[in-house]
Amino acid sequence: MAKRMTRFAVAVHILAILEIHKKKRNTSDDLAAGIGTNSAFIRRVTSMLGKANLIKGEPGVGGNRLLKSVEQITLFEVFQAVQSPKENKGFGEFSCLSMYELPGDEKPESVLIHGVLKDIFVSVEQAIEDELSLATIADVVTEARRRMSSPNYKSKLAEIFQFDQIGNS
Amino acid sequence: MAKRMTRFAVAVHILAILEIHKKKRNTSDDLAAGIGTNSAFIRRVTSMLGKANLIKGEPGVGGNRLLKSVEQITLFEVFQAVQSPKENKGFGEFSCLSMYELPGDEKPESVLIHGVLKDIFVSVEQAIEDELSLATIADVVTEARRRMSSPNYKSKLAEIFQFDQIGNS
DNA sequence: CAAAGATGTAACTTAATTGATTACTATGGG
DNA sequence: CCCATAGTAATCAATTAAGTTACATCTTTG
Repeated sequence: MAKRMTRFAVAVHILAILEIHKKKRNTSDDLAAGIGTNSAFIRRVTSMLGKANLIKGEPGVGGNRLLKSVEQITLFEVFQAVQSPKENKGFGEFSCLSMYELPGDEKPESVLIHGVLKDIFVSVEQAIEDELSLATIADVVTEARRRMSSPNYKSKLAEIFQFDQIGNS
Repeated sequence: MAKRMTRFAVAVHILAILEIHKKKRNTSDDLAAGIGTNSAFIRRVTSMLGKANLIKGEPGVGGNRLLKSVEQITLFEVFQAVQSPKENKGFGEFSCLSMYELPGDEKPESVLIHGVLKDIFVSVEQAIEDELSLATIADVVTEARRRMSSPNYKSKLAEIFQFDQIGNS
């Protein structure tokens, strides 16, 4: 249990499924079964995506649907949507890395190095943002479909599942 | 307590101090006092840096010294040195983001999306690696020294410490 | 040789994060 | 009305990271 920050990956998966199965209802139970988690966690993620105006859940009737076309949803938008509320440490939008906190009676050189480090962290976060802004959910779906129709799809799939392929020629 | 992953920032700070004060002994107590943590944690970090052949501690005599010139130590090397041993999830060198794990009886489409996501994570990790490979410890020290000698250094320092500057003209 | 002071390291504790679990309310269709 | 489902909150459990304590080992020094 409790692996770190799977929300982003789960969120992208959800959005891709909503596009691929846009005709279906896609309840949180459906999504949970496909991804391998529980429906309450799915609802927590869809709730965050809903607050970012990316999707809309349908209470009563059930299911979730996209509010924007997948070409317009970058992975960075998704990333931001599922961040912890106070992930802003004061020097950047979010952070995988974390700064230490100076004690308060430190030497000036400590403050200077600390400041330089904060700026480095901002640049790393910018690099992540740039990379995640390059692709959209549409790209994810397109690539998944491409792999699906690839001639060696079945053998790749078998490899992933670690089936024994000897003798299957 | 227990902020997440401050080891990298602390490691860079340590290496910068070792360069700036290369004439001093730089015991773990000295370093801990300047950074605002405890000496046991410092020793845990210096131990990791030692295993990466970046520094060498001196048992008995005390202190730590650099084994390479700071121009040759990139921030990515430092980053790798302080990673948790089994931070390799199988799809990249390290990871800030984490993949979920498929249950095993999932639909092919789940496997495909999961695979696309893994590749995206690799590209994000590559972007982080590239960004961290751009700068060395020497750059950090140089920038800190530049700020130290900057004419408005004192006012900036005061700003950081949140001193009341009104009336100080 | 013994004392002092430091590193290296291990065990344990504490704090924080995150997903899992459970439970409840509200909503809308049959 | 009844039922399935979204939305949400509270609680639990697992994991991780830093703090704390302790101790063996290694040099220098008296």
